[in-house]
Amino acid sequence: MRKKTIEDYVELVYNLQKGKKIVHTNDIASALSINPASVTEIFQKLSEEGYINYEKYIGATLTKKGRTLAVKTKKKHNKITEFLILLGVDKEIAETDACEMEHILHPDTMDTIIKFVEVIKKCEITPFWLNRLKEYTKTGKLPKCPPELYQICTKYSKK
Amino acid sequence: MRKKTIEDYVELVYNLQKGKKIVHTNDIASALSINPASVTEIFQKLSEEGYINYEKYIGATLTKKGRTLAVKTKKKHNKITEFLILLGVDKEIAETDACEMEHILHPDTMDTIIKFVEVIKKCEITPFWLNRLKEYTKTGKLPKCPPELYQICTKYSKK
DNA sequence: CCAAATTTTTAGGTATGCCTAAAAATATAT
DNA sequence: ATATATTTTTAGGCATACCTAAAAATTTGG
Repeated sequence: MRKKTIEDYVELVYNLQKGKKIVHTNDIASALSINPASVTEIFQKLSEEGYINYEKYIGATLTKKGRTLAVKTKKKHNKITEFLILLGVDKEIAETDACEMEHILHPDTMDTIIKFVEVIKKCEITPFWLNRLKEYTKTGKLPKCPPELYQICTKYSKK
Repeated sequence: MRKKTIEDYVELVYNLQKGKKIVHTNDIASALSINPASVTEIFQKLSEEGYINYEKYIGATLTKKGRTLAVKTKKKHNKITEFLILLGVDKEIAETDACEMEHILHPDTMDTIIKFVEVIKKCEITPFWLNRLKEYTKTGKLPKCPPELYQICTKYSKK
């Protein structure tokens, strides 16, 4: 398994903190199937670096810095998931791949993906286009583009 | 830096082996800016697991198993790069992001990306569509879709 | 062909991220 | 209220992926 990043932990603390005030060692340990003792070490590190307020035997809460990072990370995560689902990737797989991708993508790539999703959602001809992608993914065949459509597209592309 | 995988090393050996018979410890060491001693350890591991033929003080060549993995990995790499460039990501950034993505993407996601690239390249209206994406990425504005085009698309989508 | 320079390996060290076992603190139940 | 159960921490261990220094093998130049 990939080494977990600070982002991973902060995001997890954020998710677990929903509705509760404090996240306990054990919450993280069982969420990740690791030993509570390891979480103690992680908490100590996150605390040193200013992402959480941590008190021995009590638990942890995100600092402002931690919450900011968590929210940013979650946003990336959601955008990537949405992107992959739009392309036709299965929801669950999109979710796990997004979880990996969010850590590695260059900000420019991230921006491109965000724009892509927006255009997909705004552009009127996208549904047609996506249908063709699905069709091709399923059958391996791409139906011929209606000639009148092709004509219009080339006309407008030249502008 | 992310932990390097067997795929990384095998792909690198493959690239360095181009035109030479044998890859030396030092080739890898300087390519990755790590110590030659570390490469010795890596070679020992790769050899144990059957990816390279390795002889002390001589160097390494890929086995059939190693070459197969290298080619497969390179193909993934190239497809992802192509995909990102199509979306509008800068060539260099596409390259480095692809290098990370190739290790983590689920095979289904990989397939989807491959199909996507194929459709992008085959579908006659794609250039029009991509123009709009570029336009939107640059200006933040999406020009209104010509009504006649919209009509045709919705007509054909319903089929 | 052999001495010097270069390359590669060996041996041992460091940092990290996890582990287990046991000690310490906290929570619960009668 | 205190004994018992639970949770958390401490202390020490293991594996891995890198490192450095020095030994060993190979290559090169006169």
